[in-house]
Amino acid sequence: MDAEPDLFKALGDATRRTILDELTDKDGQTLFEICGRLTMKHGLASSRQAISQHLAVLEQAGLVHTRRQGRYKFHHIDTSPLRSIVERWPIDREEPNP
Amino acid sequence: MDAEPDLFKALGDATRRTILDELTDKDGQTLFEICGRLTMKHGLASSRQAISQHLAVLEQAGLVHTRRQGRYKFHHIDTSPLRSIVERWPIDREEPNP
DNA sequence: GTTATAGGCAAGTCGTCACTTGCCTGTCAA
DNA sequence: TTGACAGGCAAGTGACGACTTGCCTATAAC
Repeated sequence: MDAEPDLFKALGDATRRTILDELTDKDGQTLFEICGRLTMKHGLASSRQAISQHLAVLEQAGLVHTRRQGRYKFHHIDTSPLRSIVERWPIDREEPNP
Repeated sequence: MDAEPDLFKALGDATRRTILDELTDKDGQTLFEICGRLTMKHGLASSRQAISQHLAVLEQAGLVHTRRQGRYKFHHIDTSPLRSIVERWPIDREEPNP
């Protein structure tokens, strides 16, 4: 019914937010590719299982969609659920020079 | 340095999100006023101390600013920290009729 | 077929967080 | 100044979540 709890839970973890950063940088990565990038670029020594569980949470929140192809599973980011946030609590428009 | 962890932590709790809803509906409420509204409109039987701690988390995230006046403390919502979310992961524009 | 690769499942551990409980401070009215 | 009202502080508890560990399935290369 309401997927927003999953959305905010997904965004609540720093590693998951970094995963979203990496998928923003390069969409459609596999699990191992993401693991490698997190280790290289962010110094995160997370295990494969940990990242796999993070991706499951992101997928349940609708922020990541997956596509199987042979033994590979590609992960694609989908930022559209974020729209519900700014729709729920409207952000005042900045007025630099009125 | 980086206030975003506090931001996402603040948004991670359902009661805190409901508090933001209430402040969106009526800004500048006191602690007891918020407690009453949560009980009445949302059936949340949260104690005063629990709500007080929630407001402290929201304030630390920059989502709520407070203003003391005598023995009252008014709480004001500030949605501008939410902008960093949509700036970090840009939301694709919806194309209804291209 | 055998081996390596890409990923999945499930139980267990440990830390964090929401909430309670109890007591304290400060403001205003009588 | 005494009482009621608005809010704060701090220790303790219980549950959820991140991560590990160990083993299992499936696809592809040799």
